[in-house]
Amino acid sequence: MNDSLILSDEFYSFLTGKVSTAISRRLQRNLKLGKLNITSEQWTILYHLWQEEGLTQQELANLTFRDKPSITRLINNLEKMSLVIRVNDKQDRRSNLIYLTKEGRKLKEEGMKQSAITLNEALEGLDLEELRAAQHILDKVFHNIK
Amino acid sequence: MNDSLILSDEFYSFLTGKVSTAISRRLQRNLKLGKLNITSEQWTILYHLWQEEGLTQQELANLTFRDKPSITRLINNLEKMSLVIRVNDKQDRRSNLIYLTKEGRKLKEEGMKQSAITLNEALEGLDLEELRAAQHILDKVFHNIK
DNA sequence: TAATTTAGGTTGCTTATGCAATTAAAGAAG
DNA sequence: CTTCTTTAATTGCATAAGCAACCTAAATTA
Repeated sequence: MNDSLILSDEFYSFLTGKVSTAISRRLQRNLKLGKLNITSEQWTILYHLWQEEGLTQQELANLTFRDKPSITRLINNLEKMSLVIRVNDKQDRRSNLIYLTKEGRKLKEEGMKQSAITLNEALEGLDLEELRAAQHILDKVFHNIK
Repeated sequence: MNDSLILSDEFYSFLTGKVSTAISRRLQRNLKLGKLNITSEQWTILYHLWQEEGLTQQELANLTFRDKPSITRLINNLEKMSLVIRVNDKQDRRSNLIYLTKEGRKLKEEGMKQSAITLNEALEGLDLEELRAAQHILDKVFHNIK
């Protein structure tokens, strides 16, 4: 309690979204500059599929820290855009396994490039030591309230 | 570039929203526990008005790092809930000055209490030194890309 | 094996966000 | 003054999120 009072207002507003909003907007902008017609939220889904296909919607929900309805709708849109397909799991018919289409796979290179650019822009001028410290703290905060 | 590659995936997903999403959800939950029927986004507007009334929508946009249409709609909803009122500025008739209603002022105590609880939950177990470091880094990141 | 509980997804409803285009007022330039 | 530009706010359109309720399939257990 006492500690928190000593912190500036800024800290709370950073924690509650200024930084992440700024990053999302920048990523969105960079995706557009790279001619990628996807939202930053769609990017987070594609990112995980670029690492590993055949994830269930529940797995994507856990990985992206979203709820199930959000994933349903993101997948709906990505499916409409012909970037992913749902394949019903024969082993567990409740699950959908999500796969990339050829279209979806083609976006990987540019998508990863633009996110790397975004991260570089965000972290410019910060040294590794600091970043590790920040990550450690965000990690603790996340575990406190997730 | 090299620095960022050394960081774990987690860092990027923290930066892009896991932490702030978790905090918003927790704040939302705590507001509900405190019988406050407002969203966490509405809270951020009220928070600034609790500090100072008569802000313009543009000022609220800057303070909360949102665009003007977002503010227009947040104020619409808060006005419908009879928590704030728009007063047309006589000096500059383009602007609306936003004031709290009695209702809106009454929420201050519980609203501030629940946000303090949320912050304490989030920052539990972290020492002041660490928090200052984290704030410093988030500040730099924000200025890099805002 | 029937009954109950749990888990994966979807749908409905409400709120919020981003971007582009628009209106109206204020300020600046001629 | 009158035109041009900037600024504050609004509207339209599309996407996304949270929560609760629901459906169906799987797992548990009685």
